[in-house]
Amino acid sequence: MPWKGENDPYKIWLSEIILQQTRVEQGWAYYERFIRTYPNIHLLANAKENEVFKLWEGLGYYNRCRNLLFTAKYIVKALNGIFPNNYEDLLKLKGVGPYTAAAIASFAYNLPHAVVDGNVFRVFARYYGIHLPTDTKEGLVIFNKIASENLAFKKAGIYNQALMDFGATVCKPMSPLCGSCVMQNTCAAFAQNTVGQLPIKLKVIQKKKRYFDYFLFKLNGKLWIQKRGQGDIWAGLYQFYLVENDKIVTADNAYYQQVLNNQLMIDLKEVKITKESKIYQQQLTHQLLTFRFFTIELKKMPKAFEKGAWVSAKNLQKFAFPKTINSFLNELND
DNA sequence: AAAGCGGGGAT
DNA sequence: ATCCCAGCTTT
Repeated sequence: MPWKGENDPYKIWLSEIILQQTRVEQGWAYYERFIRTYPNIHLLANAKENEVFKLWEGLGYYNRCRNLLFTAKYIVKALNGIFPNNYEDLLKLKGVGPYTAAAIASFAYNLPHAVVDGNVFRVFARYYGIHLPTDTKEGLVIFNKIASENLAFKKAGIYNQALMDFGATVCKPMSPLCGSCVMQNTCAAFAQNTVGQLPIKLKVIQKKKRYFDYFLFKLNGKLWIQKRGQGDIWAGLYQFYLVENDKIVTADNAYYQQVLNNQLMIDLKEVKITKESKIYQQQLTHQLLTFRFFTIELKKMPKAFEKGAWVSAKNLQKFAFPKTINSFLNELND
């Protein structure tokens, strides 16, 4: 892996935050851009939030980005720029949980803390034939215990990395390479032919369907955008005026009347509705989103748009948007 | 303890 | 389609 031998806690922290629930192949280019843009924690701490989000754009789980910036500021201001150097203090950082604290502690300081991530659950579940679910408290306690017992105390950093490498390249979720695995002789799951069933997860996520109609309000060549708040998907990203419905609504005059006139006090005679886009869909882990985009050309400033910002088409690219909004914008420009 | 949070790649 | 990814925070 590219970061082997790295012991700068800032770089390790940054890479671990980026790689939470994210494949190395997907996250690595982001890591390199972050390091190039913010080579040290002071530069990151002093960065503008919108710039950091723009750099994170497309990577998902945007609260990681928010916490990243918060923690950088915290370390610079409250800790004089000195990175915490032990597990307990690392764990106190926003966005740093048990896995990331163990990773930083062992990679940067070679402290004896075992990482427990998706790879580790899988390797140990199979090797020891553990059928306890990994996503229950009981299972978590057992897997943490096993991980600690197996840890090479004096070589924690390299051991942790080797274990995860093994999980990522040999003991893979699908089509593991049991045939060439050096652990085959002593692997419980291999002996019992249960490799394909392990590890066991209980949670079944059911997808919620949501319908987003975005209205692009245009005035004097500028578009109205708004920052999404906390408590929903895409917190901290920008969007256009959003109307969410629980089903597809026919885009007729009555709908425009309701949205533009009833909600926003805009006279329908004062606007030109130029486009209703095709339907876009986006699959999240827990939601299925359906989008439509409408472009509304205004003649005067509606009162409802005092909050938010009017930006030129050119300046749109300075703001971070959800993937589908960017897809729509890119197709507009084609 | 359970739910919520993105986007991409492999199967 | 389904699974899962070098998980964490909030409720």
